[in-house]
Amino acid sequence: MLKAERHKYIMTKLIEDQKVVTTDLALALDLSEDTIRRDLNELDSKKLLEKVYGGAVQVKEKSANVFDIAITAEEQKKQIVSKALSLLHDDQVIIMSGGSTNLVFAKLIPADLKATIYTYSLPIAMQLSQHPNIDLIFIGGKMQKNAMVTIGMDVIQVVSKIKADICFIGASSINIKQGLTEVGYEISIVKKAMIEASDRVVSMFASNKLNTKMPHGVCDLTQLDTIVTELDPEDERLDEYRKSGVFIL
Amino acid sequence: MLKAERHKYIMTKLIEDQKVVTTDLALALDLSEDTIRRDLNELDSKKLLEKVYGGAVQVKEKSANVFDIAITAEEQKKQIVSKALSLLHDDQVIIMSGGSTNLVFAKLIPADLKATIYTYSLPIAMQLSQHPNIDLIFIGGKMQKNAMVTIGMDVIQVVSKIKADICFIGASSINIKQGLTEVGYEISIVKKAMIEASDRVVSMFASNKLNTKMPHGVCDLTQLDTIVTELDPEDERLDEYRKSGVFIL
DNA sequence: TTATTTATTGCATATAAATGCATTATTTTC
DNA sequence: GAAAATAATGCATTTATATGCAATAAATAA
Repeated sequence: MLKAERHKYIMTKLIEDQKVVTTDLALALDLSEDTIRRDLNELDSKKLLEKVYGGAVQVKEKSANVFDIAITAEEQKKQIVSKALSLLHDDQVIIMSGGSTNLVFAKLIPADLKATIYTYSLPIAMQLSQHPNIDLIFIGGKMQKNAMVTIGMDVIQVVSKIKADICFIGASSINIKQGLTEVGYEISIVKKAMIEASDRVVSMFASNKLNTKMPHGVCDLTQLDTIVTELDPEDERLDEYRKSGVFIL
Repeated sequence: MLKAERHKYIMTKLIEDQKVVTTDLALALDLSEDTIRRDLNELDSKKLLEKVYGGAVQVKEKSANVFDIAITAEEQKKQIVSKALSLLHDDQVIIMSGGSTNLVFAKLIPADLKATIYTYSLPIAMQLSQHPNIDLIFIGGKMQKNAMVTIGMDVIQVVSKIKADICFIGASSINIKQGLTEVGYEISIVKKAMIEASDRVVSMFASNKLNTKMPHGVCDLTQLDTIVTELDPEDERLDEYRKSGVFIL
């Protein structure tokens, strides 16, 4: 009996019974339990089933819920963005780009802050729509699906008319020479417009983004007012950035 | 019996009865209470339930998550909106208003439909952003927070320039004399613009919205092309609506 | 074809997990 | 506060798993 046949048998059996037991399969297929276990491990690593002690069960369906956004290293991001909370004041006009760091930031904005926030990120807008005192303006346009942000001329047009006190820009990559750079061209354009429209430009990111580069330039370091990472502002990895004149929080 | 099965049993039982009792489970599953306790502790540490003295109870709703939108009577809504799926065709330009019925509709749009959809509802945009073949355009503006939709002149301006094949309008209330009516003035204006912009106007709602009234008029029945409820199209409760010439699905 | 490599399988062994029991600690109830 | 119920802990036993090894089968190269 070929391995492929066995795997098929196992998967059929699994659907039938919601589970398979190693010893039963060994008996039914007249093979050693070792082989069955190896099969189960293989199927498990292909995510076709879930190996458990004594056998295997069906993979529980991935919540399939569009609305729960996974944030990697959320704790680290909380640590970063909480430093930036001091930059917020009542009556500011704020622009926020997308990105999970900014999303974490949005969650932590104090409930009593009264401000106007422009954003073009769906998750951030969802988050801020729960905020009692924020005037929230969503910048419409064509959706870029994976990032859940709007892009394109519509966005640029709106952004370029805003007179903002401060903007928070997520960063794909940053380095000394090229400054902020982005994976996508469209996003880079929008961010340029954001910077143009804001008195103060803040970028928050984890230190692993330092000294990396993406294809599309956004701005050089001199155009950034403040950067925020999880590092101590005096950390030597930030030395060169400090020299460039950007304020490090 | 595999541990995974047991855990599943326990969780099912927990949902059924709101609680589980260690001794009962031990009896039902023919295992020592020790094992049950170990199971409960394990599930507790995974935050799937809360261990208490003598057994376990359901973990209290966190629901602090902005992103899980509660949809009441989701099954009924699925039933309604699935009737309307036949109205969808490739290459249509579609406008969708907000509302949980439309959200359910968005979830059910077939993955292979190629169309352009305009919406001003955050949850609907989130949902559709998962769709591989939909060109999605979000209509920006000031957010009305509780409804998670944009409103105002910005929205009207964009909507009035769309040439749509079909629009799907959620309904607060509908009756024979006043037609569609809305709670909020702003929303009513936006819906008027949607109707103006669309060749075909569809409204989906549960039958309990029939013969009710809200302060702000949207349109009369003659402007609606199709209405969809959970009722049989021949149901007598729809008699008067049928006479008005609207198509009932 | 033959020689060589690569996969598959079963077995032996060491390790790990699960379970129940006895004992002790803790919590609840009265 | 005392009695009863429930939990936690260590330990022994059973069962399942991983791993290296050898035998065999299958695929590949020469």
